[in-house]
Amino acid sequence: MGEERRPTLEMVARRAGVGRGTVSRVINGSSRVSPDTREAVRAAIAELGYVPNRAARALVTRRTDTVALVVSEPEERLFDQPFFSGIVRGVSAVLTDRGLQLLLATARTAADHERLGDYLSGGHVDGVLLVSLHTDDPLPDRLAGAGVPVVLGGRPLYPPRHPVHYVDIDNVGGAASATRRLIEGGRRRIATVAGPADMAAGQDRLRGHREALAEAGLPDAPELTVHGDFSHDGGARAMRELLDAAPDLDAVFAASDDMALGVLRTLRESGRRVPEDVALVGYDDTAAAAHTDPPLTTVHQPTERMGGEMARLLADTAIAEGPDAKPQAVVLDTRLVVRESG
Amino acid sequence: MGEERRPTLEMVARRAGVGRGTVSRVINGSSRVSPDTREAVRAAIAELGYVPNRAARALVTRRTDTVALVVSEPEERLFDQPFFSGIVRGVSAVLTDRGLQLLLATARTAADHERLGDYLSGGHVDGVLLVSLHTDDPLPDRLAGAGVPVVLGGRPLYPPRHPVHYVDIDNVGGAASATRRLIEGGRRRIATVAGPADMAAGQDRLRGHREALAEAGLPDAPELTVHGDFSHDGGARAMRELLDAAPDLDAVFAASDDMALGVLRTLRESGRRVPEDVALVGYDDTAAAAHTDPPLTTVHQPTERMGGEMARLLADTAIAEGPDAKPQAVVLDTRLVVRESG
DNA sequence: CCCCTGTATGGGAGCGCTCCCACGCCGGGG
DNA sequence: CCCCGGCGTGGGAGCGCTCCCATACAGGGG
Repeated sequence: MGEERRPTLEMVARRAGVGRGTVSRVINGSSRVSPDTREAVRAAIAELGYVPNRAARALVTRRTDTVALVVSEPEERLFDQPFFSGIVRGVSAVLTDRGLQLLLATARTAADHERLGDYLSGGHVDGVLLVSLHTDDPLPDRLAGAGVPVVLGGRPLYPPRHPVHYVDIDNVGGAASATRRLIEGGRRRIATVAGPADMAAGQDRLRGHREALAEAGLPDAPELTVHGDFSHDGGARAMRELLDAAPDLDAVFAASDDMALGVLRTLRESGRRVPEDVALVGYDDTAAAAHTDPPLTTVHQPTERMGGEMARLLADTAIAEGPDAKPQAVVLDTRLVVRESG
Repeated sequence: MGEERRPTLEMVARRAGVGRGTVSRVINGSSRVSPDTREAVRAAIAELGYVPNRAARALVTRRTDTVALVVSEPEERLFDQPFFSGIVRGVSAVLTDRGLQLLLATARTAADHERLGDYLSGGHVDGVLLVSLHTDDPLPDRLAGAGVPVVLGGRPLYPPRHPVHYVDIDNVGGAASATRRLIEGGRRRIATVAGPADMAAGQDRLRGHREALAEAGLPDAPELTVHGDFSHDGGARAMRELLDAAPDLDAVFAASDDMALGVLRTLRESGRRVPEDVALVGYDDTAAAAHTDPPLTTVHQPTERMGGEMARLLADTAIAEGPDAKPQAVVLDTRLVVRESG
């Protein structure tokens, strides 16, 4: 029942014996205020426990100081992965730093998606971070078209109608480094369990793999490439196909650690030793990778930095400079984590 | 630059040839409006692409329609776990349904924590969902003290000064079912790798384990209990201790799947077969559990439902009824997932 | 000694909405 | 036929803030 109201700027002003404008100036540090006045206002704020009302401020400034992180991938696929958690961590840190809030939005059904689009175009957020790994997501274009500042996590799969800022991880380079490692280990019949062809990450990792092969003058035999769905079981299945088509393979590059685990299982079931008979390199550097038997050599992705860069790009460029800012692409490097599997 | 302003309620009113009040009534469906008028207003809204301004509404209603999800655990520990992702999913779904927004807040440093407390007490959100697994977190009491509606995920470890709503998963029952399974399998020297003693989940799972033991008339030998930190390596370490102190044990209940993986590794290193020599049951039902060798018997937690219940409790009780609502506790059941390890 | 410039400050206007009071109109009962 | 009640509606007030114009005062130059 207390029903006591929070103190307002007006009350602070009266208490400090100044005008509202002055208090506002002190809070926003904008224009010059004499030291004495400033102190008096500060004291009044402290005594009253005053906290500015965001809604009131937003109403006049037309800025909400809120940024949405939209995960439009079926979350089942994304949330559990360190990929997502790293991004949240990085985003969160930078945003906090800038005094911005993080609104987390997920859309499962198409209706959700529709509503989310309306909402985000409605001016309720200052900008949107979009982690949308699939090609057919209409949200980026829709938001960009509505003039909402957007930064993508991961490169756009097709050239979008409205050019956008994005932050990506160098999947091509990362995959190349994985395959190169296999080549340097003396392997010659190197297979790959690639990711889904409709995801940029899947495409790029396959390309990196092929580049490394070409670099070494190794043929890119079609029977040595199978597509998986980034899952454990998908990896196991793909490996079985691979083994059927090319029983003499001596190495595998799996485009995700989850798939690598499936590969490992199938390999073991087939009686092959890792890395003696078949060397294996994964991708993602998940927690599990360090604990497999043998421990998995894999490619580490700077997910937290990715989140940080996304937030930075959004706040400092997309929002600050508006729709006329030149679209920027930030691409982050990976790091090969050498363990025992390959 | 376009700089075109979004349509306002006033513009809708003019276009529909009615007063602002009427438009507001149509939007909020509150009071009665004649069908004709309603249709006219709807049409005007559609034509203009009008979206209500949340800030303006919040200013007058003093509600923000925003709920914060606070993860005050070091995220390293929490984010990667399906536990967290399930909660987010459940929370998100219910909130969307209620027209509420999800503000995700994480606090790493003590300063963050302090600031977060100020922020959340400042009336910027209508309520707070708190997933804070540690005992020494001052946030719940602080917020409850400030009159902010709060729902905890996980039971409060100590009786809080301000009684709070919470949603918990039946850790005691879940652990008991795990240990009971071991007992029914004919095991008699059943060890446990317990969780941290300063977490409610850790305590409760240990208690459940002991209850099952007592139920079966089995002694609770001190050398059969070791505490781990919920991590893989922690589990491996704990298992080594256990093996030193009680080499004759014939079963292990690990209070988390991550720890169970470590246990599994140590067991294999010691030359013991699972489940022939030592049966093993884990807890959490992580993705990895299905793919270990042998596949891990474990306890599934309804994390998504937990998130949903938290959101529901917050929206329908804590916020709706205010601080005088009788504190409610919702406890959800677990499900034993029987695979091959025990 | 006055004017002009610049700095510090007060406070009106107004952001877009909801709340609520007041008003017009209708029909039924007296 | 008049009055009263109630429904449907219009619009003033005001939420708490920022913006900006106006004002006040202090100095320095003419």
